[in-house]
Amino acid sequence: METNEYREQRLASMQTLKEMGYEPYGCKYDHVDLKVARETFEEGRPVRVAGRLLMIRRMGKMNFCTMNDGTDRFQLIFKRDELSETAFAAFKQLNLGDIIGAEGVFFTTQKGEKSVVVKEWTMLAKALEQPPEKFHGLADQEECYRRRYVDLMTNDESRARFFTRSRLIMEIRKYLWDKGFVEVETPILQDQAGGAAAKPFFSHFNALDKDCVMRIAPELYLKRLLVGGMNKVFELGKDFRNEGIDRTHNPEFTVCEIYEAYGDRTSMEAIMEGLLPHLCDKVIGTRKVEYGEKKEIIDFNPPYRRVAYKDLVKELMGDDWFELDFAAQLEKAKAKGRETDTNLELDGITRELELTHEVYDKLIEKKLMQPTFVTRIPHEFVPLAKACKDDPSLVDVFEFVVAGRELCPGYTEQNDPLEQRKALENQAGEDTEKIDEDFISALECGMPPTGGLGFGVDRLVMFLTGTDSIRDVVLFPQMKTTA
RNA sequence: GGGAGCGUAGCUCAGCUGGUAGAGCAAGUGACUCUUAAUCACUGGGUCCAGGGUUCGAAUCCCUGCGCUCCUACCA
Repeated sequence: METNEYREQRLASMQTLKEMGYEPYGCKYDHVDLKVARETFEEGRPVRVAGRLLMIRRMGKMNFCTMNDGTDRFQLIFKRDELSETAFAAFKQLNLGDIIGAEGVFFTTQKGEKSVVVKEWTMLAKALEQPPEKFHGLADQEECYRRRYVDLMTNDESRARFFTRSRLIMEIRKYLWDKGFVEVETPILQDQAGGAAAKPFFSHFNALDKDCVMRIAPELYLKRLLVGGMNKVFELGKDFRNEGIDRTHNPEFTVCEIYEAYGDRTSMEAIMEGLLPHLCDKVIGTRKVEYGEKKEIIDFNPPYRRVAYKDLVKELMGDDWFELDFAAQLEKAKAKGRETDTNLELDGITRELELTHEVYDKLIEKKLMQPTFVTRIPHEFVPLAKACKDDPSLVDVFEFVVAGRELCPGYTEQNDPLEQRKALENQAGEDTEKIDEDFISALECGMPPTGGLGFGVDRLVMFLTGTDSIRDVVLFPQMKTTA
């Protein structure tokens, strides 16, 4: 057990409190939230509050405390005149971080601070650990992630961000329910990982003595539901991808996948154009959100720009880009790279398609600040998607780009079982056992033409709260174990 | 995966070209009945991330490991 002077002192003060009749760990305490207390403040009215002591300003016979209960901060006053002898003496045993309940009356100080003058108080929980510094709070990022409870109790912005996250998730559900979508749950433990290209986490099912994986996407199960006649469904839950951790990736992350039968890619565009303003209005309070270090304004007012992939390329590289021969394109790309001081990775690129995509990735997508649907994407980049009717070299999908990053793809889903099998076989290569035969079988029962969409909830929260790191919007991000 | 930076008191951080460790907050004692990052006086508090090396001497220089951050690459 870790021991230090603070712990020793607090254990001692706990003992003293016990002797004075103050049980250090109390019980249910009727009270009002400090936020409510502030809103309903009325001079002289009795009130009961409860929370953690953030600051104590001792002045002898009149003492001021700042209490925080997670909803607000509020000042308590402990005056000798107003308290019993025991209650006043016991007050001296309180430490920062202790949780108490206090009963008293509303009072405004000479400086105009709304306060509660305490008449009686009780211990609810003694803190044995010293809380972080009152002014800076807990600033060490690693400690904030590993000991989120300390971060939350001291950093108001952090706590507020997680309340915002929670409300965003509720409003996503509300919006979709209002549009007639039904929320469903599909298996997280699966025999094989499908619906995306990612390495899964492996587990073992003891009773059946078989290995299983944790899902990398719910897609293939949701489509089975469309076959079954659940026409408008969504699932909001976790995916698990056995890959690295960085500023935008946590191995377990929250996704929202949405499918609409008898729809297509454009139905999904309509959903994003409805959902994002809804979230802005209900939760954020503005449709113009600041993002990134440059505080660029992202305007979520619809409609959003729709532009074909090739048109975007032509905008930057010239109308004749697709008529040039490869050597000329290469020269032009290099020149553009120098011009914009961008490091293009051109080694090993031998085909026009690859070169164009490198240009798109490095020079175009990153510059798309405002919400944009990039449509009609080359088939090769999205091999499982359904082709455009008028051009089989393109697929009928969009990539929804915000602030230079892809927020989500949307699809006109492939419902031709023969084409789907061909594409899956192509992707699996020799590893044919990875094909989900039951899924193909479901498609063979007939799946209506469908629009589908899946977005990362964590990343959406990042965009809407102007947060740079996924770890700041996930309560308990994955961390390496310390020795 | 590659590169850079960081790790010092409970917390936030200083610590130069190597000479046995510093501040503020917090804590203890005392003063103070309108403070609000209260103020004032005194006092205590350290595995300088871990392990090795160089040196008479290492928080400081070198190597290895661990963790975090940033950049970059990969990955939807």
